[in-house]
Amino acid sequence: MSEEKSLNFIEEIVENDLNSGKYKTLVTRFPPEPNGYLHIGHAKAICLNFGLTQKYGGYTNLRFDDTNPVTEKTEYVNSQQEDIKWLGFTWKNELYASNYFDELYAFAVKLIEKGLAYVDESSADEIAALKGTPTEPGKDSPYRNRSMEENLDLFTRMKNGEFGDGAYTLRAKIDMTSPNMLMRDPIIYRIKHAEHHRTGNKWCIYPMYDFAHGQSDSIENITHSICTLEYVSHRELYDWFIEKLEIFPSKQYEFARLNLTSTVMSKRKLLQLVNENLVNGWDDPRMPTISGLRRRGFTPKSVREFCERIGIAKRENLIELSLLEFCIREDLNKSANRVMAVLDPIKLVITNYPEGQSEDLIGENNPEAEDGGGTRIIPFSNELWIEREDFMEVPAKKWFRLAPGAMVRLKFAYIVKCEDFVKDENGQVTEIRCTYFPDSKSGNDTSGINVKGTIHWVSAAHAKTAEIRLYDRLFTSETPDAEEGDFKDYLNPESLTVLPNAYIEPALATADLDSRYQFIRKGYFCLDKDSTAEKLVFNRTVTLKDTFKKPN
RNA sequence: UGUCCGAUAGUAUAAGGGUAGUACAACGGUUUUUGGUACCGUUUGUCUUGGUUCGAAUCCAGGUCGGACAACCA
Repeated sequence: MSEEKSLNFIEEIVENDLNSGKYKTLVTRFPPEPNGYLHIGHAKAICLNFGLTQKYGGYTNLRFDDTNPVTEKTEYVNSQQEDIKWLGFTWKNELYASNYFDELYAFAVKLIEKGLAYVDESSADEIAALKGTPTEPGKDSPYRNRSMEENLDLFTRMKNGEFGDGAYTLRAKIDMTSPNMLMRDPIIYRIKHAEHHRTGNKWCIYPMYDFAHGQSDSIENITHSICTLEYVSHRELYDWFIEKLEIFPSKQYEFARLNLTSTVMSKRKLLQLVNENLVNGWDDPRMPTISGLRRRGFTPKSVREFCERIGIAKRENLIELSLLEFCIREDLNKSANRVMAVLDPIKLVITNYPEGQSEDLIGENNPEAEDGGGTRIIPFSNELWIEREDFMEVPAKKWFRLAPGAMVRLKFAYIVKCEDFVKDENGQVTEIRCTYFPDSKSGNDTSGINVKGTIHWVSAAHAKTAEIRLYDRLFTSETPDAEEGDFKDYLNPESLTVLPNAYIEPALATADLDSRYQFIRKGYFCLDKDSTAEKLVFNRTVTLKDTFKKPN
């Protein structure tokens, strides 16, 4: 009966390392550069790193990879922390690569002393020219064989700010003919007279990624340093530095990053969407950012579930958006209270219900909850708003909704029969006239009438109005990255539809930012932060699954 | 014309020499006061050619296809 869940390849490595006694404690890290907002791809890495130590014990550090002062900001540090916390994870230590600048500097000196690094004064172009190409070996720099003393002196002066940006670099002395471009004497320190968001102006030289990441891992005794596939070729360098520096041997493992259909994930492109006002900021509900998903109404649980379901492997992948939608529906179906809202209203008048009279009906909040999720009061009267699309003047085959002579149940209320309808001079239906069956009241229906359709409604006299924002996929192409031309040419012009005057049931007036609702038959919605006391704004998180085949 | 990584239904992901399984999607049905949910069912797969073996998705070799690598970015 062992329903053993299969392990992904990283879990296998971890289990082996733990079982063999190679490590006593598992230590991982999540290492974002604070130069942008976190997105769903980062969520995959977060769930992996934190999930591993939750499962196997040990702990996970949050380490900001802040070695490039010109792109990094405290604003991003803060948002990234907020997003990780929102996802439900707690880091052991909050750390910064910039904490290690002194140690990193000492590592560089050690390398120079071992004859394994040298100061180069070639320009960027000159370095590039000698670098070779993936298919041709590179050539040694004319400055490659300086004496150790000279290297030490120059590096000290680099640190002391004697030179301008780009005048000198410190390079590891490896092999200019290596088939791995990264081993061709990579630059490990560069001069940047720039203020750092944490170290201020203390430094004017900053280590490169390859001379900071592995060393930081090592300083923190990270056992499994997990990153994405584009770092595979960095692993050789990662190991080389650890070996030459004789420091704790962290090991790097790579998995395939997440790609999602109908969106883009690269920071550069997301930044472009924000900067060019093609979306309304990093937390625009159409963005794949964690803050965007949060504002859209996704729950942390649903995002974690998604990350669990997509799996971890080494092959390039493109996950269908429908899986993400499934995960949020699955969660909200169980947790979101059902309410009624009419998005595209048309008036329905009940001719045999006394004008001016109203009654309070009882609505079950959530049929998926054990106790029905409690109940609420829903006012009913002779004039209601219903959804325009729930009426067809000439009904299609298998039409369960309203049409001349047809009967439907009004959810939580009575069965009504369409007796007549009114059109304006343009032929637009403006009003539907019905009679109701007083003995068909929900809960004590003695009418014996059976109807196929149930529709939602709001009492016109009691309704509140709200703005409702409907979101659709951001791009019309499933693979905007792969299309010809600019990815922005494939933006979906209908990714946002604003309905300024929808009608909502009065109980919704007390909605707060943490509540999630199912608008019956219309989807899952949450209150947007743009809401004010006078104007409520709701975001559609996702539609309900719709298996109804639209008649044409 | 290099080095490295990869290839299992439409999309992902298992099976680690012994029945190709699961999820999402799609399609059909039952239930239903949400055309929702739940439940049941159907369709669809091992890149290719050889080799090893009683037996290969799995091991080996060649090929094909896809991806990564020439930032003083991470």
